[in-house]
Amino acid sequence: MTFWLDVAVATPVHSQVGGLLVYRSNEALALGSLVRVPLGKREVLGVVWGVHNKAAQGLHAPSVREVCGALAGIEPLCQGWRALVQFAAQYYQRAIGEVALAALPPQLRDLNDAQLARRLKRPSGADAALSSAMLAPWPLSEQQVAVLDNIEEGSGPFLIFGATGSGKTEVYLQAVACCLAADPNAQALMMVPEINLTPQLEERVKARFGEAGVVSMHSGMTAPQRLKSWLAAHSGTARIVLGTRMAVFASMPHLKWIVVDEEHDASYKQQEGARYSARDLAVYRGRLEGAKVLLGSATPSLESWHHSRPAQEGGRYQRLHMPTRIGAGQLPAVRRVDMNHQPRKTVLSAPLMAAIQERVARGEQSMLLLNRRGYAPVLHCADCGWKSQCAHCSAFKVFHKIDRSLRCHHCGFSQRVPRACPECGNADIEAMGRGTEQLEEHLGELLAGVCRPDGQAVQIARIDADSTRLKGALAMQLAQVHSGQVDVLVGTQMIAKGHDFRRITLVAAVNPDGALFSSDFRAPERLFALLMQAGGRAGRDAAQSAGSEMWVQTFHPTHALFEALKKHDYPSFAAQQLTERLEAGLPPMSFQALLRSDARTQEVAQNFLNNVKQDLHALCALDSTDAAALAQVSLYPAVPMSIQRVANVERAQMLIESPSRQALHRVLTLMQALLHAARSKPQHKGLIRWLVDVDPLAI
DNA sequence: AGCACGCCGACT
DNA sequence: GTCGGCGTGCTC
Repeated sequence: MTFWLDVAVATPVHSQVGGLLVYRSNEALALGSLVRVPLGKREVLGVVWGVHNKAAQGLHAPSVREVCGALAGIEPLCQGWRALVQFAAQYYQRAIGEVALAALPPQLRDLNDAQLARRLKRPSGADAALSSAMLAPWPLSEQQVAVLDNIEEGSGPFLIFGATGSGKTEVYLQAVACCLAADPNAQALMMVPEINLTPQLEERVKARFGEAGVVSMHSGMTAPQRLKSWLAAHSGTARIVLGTRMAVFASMPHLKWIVVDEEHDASYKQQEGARYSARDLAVYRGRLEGAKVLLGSATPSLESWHHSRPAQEGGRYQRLHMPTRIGAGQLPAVRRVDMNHQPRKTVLSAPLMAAIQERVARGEQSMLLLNRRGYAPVLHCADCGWKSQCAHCSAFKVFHKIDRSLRCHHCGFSQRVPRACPECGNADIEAMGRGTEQLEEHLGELLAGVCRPDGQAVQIARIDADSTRLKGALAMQLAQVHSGQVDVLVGTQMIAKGHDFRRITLVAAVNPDGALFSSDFRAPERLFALLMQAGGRAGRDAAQSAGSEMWVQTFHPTHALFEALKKHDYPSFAAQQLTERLEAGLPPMSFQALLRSDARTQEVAQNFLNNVKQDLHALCALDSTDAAALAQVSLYPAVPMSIQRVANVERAQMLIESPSRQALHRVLTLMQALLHAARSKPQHKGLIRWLVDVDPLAI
């Protein structure tokens, strides 16, 4: 008996064999089976996706080859997982095989039968007692009990809108514990934006549920670790999977609970390959598999906030409010420094410096945020006007004083700082603007002579992508902050995320104004979240929270964003932003996709997009349903990307927008075939690649 | 994406 | 005379 199977393999969208491939098999293979199949001269991993319909698709018999064999000892992937992958592929406009294979641990591809058998034989040591986890280590607050009651009774998805320190994590753990206790097979998935930044959660979960039943999934793990975790989740021995966005694709046959912590965080959106949002897929997966979904944040994304409006207004999520911080800890007082009243070119205002000095003298810590790394964002010659433009990108090379280098943050090109202006020879080239390196230096000068209570000189540290380049450097630097060696911490937004610094009583945004009038409509939302999150770092110890402060240096102190921040009033900020979005027809009231193309020249890149747009109009004219969909979709002209050239590649983009998700997706799907066809046309010679970003985070 | 084949420059 | 550069083409 011969079976004809559709198999998903990792063929990229651009290739001619983009879809499922047909193979023969002598034995019946269940859907979801992992198989090895021949592809060209190599043998690749595939997933049996369906029974091939010969009648419908016509048979090109000579080219059909035989399945090499199924991977022994691994259960087929369940229907729920396949449905999730299929949905993600369709939604984010990628091939099924690409999404499916990217969601499996890479070692599954590489190991041969014998190696795999050895890995499967290893005891996974599960079945730890999870019962004790039911007991909270301390009494729950009234607020927590109320929220848990709501979660117990409702079906979700839930959005916990809870202040930092309100005990959201304990609610997650309790909800998961109840679910696991009620069903001895049940599995739970907990996602965090960046596992490296939240070792606390991993520790806390393991302390609570035991090491054995908890596995992690994130890109920092080694290949063998990833395989081990995947097998434990797939076989059901792991009861809790803790991970970053990739974990949303974990194979979990008994999935009953999904938690997405810090759901507003941009890290949930994958930025290469299939550009999925793990948060959105989590909600979809929950509905698909009948698992409850819990999103949590102190500053929810406007999308989730909008979805959790009252049901009578069309909300689909249940919003649960946790306004009170546990242990009577207060949110920090917000201080705005009007930079219009400071001397020109002031970097750190006198009142802020005074407040920092006070903190140092009291033995408390301060944290300064500046969203720009390096010493100065550009080097400049006052004589001839030369600037440190990157030769390969439409961006400036950033001056890093620490190793006297000029580095392009886009293509990675690095060189020694020239002694004199390369254009005119003027020896006096100056740094314009400032980054974290310079801030650290400047702060050192301003605080020279200031002492801590123990009489020692003040200690300043900087944490950013440069200082943490080496493996383990971040953990080491964080440990120094925790141990109290550091008095003033300078850094980019990476220090605002998730770290629980108990002794920090002052947080300052040095120059946040850029986001107020940015061309990126999400910039204010991100700034508000960043400042709230950073503010939440201050005064997590109830004893110190009374005096803790969040400082903002701004030229626009009466801006609505800062007014809302001062009151820690996310709802009014969100309401104001949503009104603006509604008026401008922006998400979440409309849906967007970005069509991008890269080419040798900007002209080729733009022409490609514009020609496909023309093809689309021609195609839609042939069918009334397509025409109706297209009528609801705006396709803007192709424009250069904000950073037009990176590493000598010209980049263009086209924004596609619609008030109707269905219409947008119909158009995107039609476009897919046109893109493939246009790629090989001679007038598009020089095109390097194209890609579609559905629900882009930045335009 | 891999992995081939295929056609032109500096080396044992 | 070969080794090796990466340009184009194919994979059920």
